[in-house]
Amino acid sequence: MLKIATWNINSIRTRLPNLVTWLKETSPDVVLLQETKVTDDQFPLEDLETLHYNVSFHGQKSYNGVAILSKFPIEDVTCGIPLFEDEQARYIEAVIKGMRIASVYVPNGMAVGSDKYLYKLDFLERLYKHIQTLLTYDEKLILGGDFNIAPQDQDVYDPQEWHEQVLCSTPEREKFRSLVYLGLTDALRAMYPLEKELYTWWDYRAGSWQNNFGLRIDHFLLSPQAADTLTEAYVEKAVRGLDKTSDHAPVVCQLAL
DNA sequence: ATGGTTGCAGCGCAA
Repeated sequence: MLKIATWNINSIRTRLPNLVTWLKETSPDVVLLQETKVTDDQFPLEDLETLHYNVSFHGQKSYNGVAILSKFPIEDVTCGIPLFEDEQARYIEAVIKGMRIASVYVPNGMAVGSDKYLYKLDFLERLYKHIQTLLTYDEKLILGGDFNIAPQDQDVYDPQEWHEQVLCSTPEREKFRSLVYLGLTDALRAMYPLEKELYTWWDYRAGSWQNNFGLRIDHFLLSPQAADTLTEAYVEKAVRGLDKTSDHAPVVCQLAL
């Protein structure tokens, strides 16, 4: 069994004690991180190597940043989406145990129609093209991360309040759906097709956590070869309730290997 | 509540 998690940790330096505790308690084989918010020279590499993780990372100052932790060797690391010139560190891909695994931090988009929103749609288009290429390899592909998209109203605590707002607007949802239509499986939703309160992010503001005002915006997308091995998927919701925690909870997939 | 909170950088910006 292989346990793989994705988690937007919102600063790996601030969250390091939480991350270390969580790694010790849950012992995932592979972890995809987003929003590390640290340059590569300041990445807390040794703290993770002490816990017997191999680590690959792609960071920048203050914002964004992605990483992959693995108990198994990490090969063929690619930083950034190939053929996409992007100053922002939002994508890292590698091969682990013969599986191609990527950690993605899709732009938030700020507001529908803004420059950042257009950048988000462009990023999703570039991601789509790249995944299309990767799928021609017919291998186990695992794309996990913070997509900043709630795919359906079912994934939102108050669909009316969020109607056509950023994270829920039709163009972004179409981009997400186009990825799924390439033949990828939304692992968490596949396991719990009817569950309504399947959230991964709760805003720090306005008592969102206390009121369970959440959205499902962190996802695992699996190629057919990977989806065939899927045995379980879940949100580690309790992590969101800890002190000094990220506004995202980890999502975990278990694969029979 | 056109608010609210957090992280980083350094007193505004991104989320």
